[in-house]
Amino acid sequence: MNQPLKIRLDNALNKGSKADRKIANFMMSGLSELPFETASSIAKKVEVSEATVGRFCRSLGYTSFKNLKDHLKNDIGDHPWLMSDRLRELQGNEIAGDAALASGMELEIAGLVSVYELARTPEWRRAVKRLATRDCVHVAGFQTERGIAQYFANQLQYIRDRVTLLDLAGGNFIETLATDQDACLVIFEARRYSRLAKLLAQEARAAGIPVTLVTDVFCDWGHAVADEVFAVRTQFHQFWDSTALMASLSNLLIHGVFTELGPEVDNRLDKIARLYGRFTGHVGAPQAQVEN
Amino acid sequence: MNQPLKIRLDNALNKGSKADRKIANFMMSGLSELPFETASSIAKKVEVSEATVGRFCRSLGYTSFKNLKDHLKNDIGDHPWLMSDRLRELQGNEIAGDAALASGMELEIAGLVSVYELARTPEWRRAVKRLATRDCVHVAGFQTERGIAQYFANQLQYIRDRVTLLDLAGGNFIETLATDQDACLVIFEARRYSRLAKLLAQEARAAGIPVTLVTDVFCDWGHAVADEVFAVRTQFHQFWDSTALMASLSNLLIHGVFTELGPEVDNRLDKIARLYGRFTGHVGAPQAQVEN
DNA sequence: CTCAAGTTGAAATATTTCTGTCATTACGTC
DNA sequence: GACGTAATGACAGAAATATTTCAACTTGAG
Repeated sequence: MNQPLKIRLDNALNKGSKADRKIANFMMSGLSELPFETASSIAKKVEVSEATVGRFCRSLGYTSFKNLKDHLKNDIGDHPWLMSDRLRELQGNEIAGDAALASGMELEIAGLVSVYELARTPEWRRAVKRLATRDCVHVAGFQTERGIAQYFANQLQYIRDRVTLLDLAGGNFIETLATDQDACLVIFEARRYSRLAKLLAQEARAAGIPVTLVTDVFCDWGHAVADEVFAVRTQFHQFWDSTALMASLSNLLIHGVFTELGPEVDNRLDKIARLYGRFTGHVGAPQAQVEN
Repeated sequence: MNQPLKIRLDNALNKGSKADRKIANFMMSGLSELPFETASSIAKKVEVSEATVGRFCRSLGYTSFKNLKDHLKNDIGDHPWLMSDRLRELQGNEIAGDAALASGMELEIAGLVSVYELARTPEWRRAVKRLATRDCVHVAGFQTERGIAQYFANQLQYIRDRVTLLDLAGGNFIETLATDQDACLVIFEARRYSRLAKLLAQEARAAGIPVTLVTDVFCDWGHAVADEVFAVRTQFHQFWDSTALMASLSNLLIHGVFTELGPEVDNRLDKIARLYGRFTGHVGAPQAQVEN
């Protein structure tokens, strides 16, 4: 019941009727074109009726061709890997509320994959390089994203100097930005709190400070005022949008900067670890991971 | 007249009207999802009318949104929309660093699945119920987890009263805890900063305040001092541990509390939305999700 | 060959998506 | 502030896409 499209198609190829095999075959050979098709366009191409295409999709377990396309978007399908059993248990269990939970999880996983994809773009590399090399990094976040901003800033502070979390209560950030000529700015923002963030970005840009914006896909001004826009997905069937993936994105950024800085960072970590050991009673770098 | 979509969108970003920029921005931030959209689905998401989306496409030089999609098919060959393709690409690419990235992603996905599993345990339900019903909720987090704690607290404040983020700089939290008899406490913690968190948990327990602990899987004292322990995975082949999944866990908790509170919460959201609207210039609940 | 079961397409219907018109609103100019 | 232009959304109609119904067809067992 909850298999990836490909497996289902494979099944249909064997057990299905003539028309079913035609359709399955067509779909198999052009999975990546599928989003552009409609039930009727496929019907024409494989010379069956629209009705048959619809029926075929239903026989595969989807409610319609459109439904199939929707699943295609987030098909984490052929990865039995890590989760299959547990995931399937979640997915199979249609007790009230849990279905939404399970589909939300799929969406969030898809969103997480998107975040990792962002980490391979030229924009990402540019932002990482800048965060590693500029004299000074400002970080800002509003409302709930303030927490994420702090999370990011705190971690960045471990691996480099001169990271400041902007306090924007008053809205008087201009002077803060003006203090350093070789600064850059990272803003965490989600649509619902746009105004201040936009203002900040504009002023930073006016001051010649490059801006990296982490936001959701609904932000309608990002590309106009930021040097890089990293848009994460936020809708996971929860009662309001979740910006949790920004934290994952943060960690990936941090990791990137760490890699970029390379050995430079070691001294700093040691120093901090010593300072920090006094405070917590621990010794050693703060849980720096052993390379494996 | 024969430019790729991206260039045209960039153009629209500068020269276009407000609605045009909204649409352009949205398309920019998710080119690879575009084939799955329709004019009206986009219209809903960016909050313009369907007509405007149509007009926008025409202003870009296409005859319709559908026509735009058709061009997209050829335009961006390097944007596979199939999740599995994208995963494969990440995994197949063994350029230095990327292999680690891909395997890290798998681990993080597995970790995310674990988080969703936590949300189905009896402990989870118990914690959610408590967070919904107790008079007062304290939230605490240390070092980098302080940001996560703030993220959690901020969101919880939207849906219920009397949520406080403990400031633990001095370590004098005892009095704070003692002020209310019907309180509960949520601690975000990760191994490297254990001492204070443990102390806090102990004192809370001594004061009769139930403790919910969100930590990593290495925490060795949690079960002794907390009523519930939610352990998230943290090792994703990054140079140090990532507690990003705690943010996802936070959102799930929030969602749970919201569901538990049910209609009660609506008034509060409205009130806040109004307050908040004055601040940001927005109206309506803060991006409460429309059920679909 | 006959019948039953399953499969299919045509036509009708329902639904979704798109376009055109028009009144309203926003914006810049004077 | 008044004016004209441009932008926008609501609405309605048009087109497309999808679904249902039903009769015709195919297939295979007897």
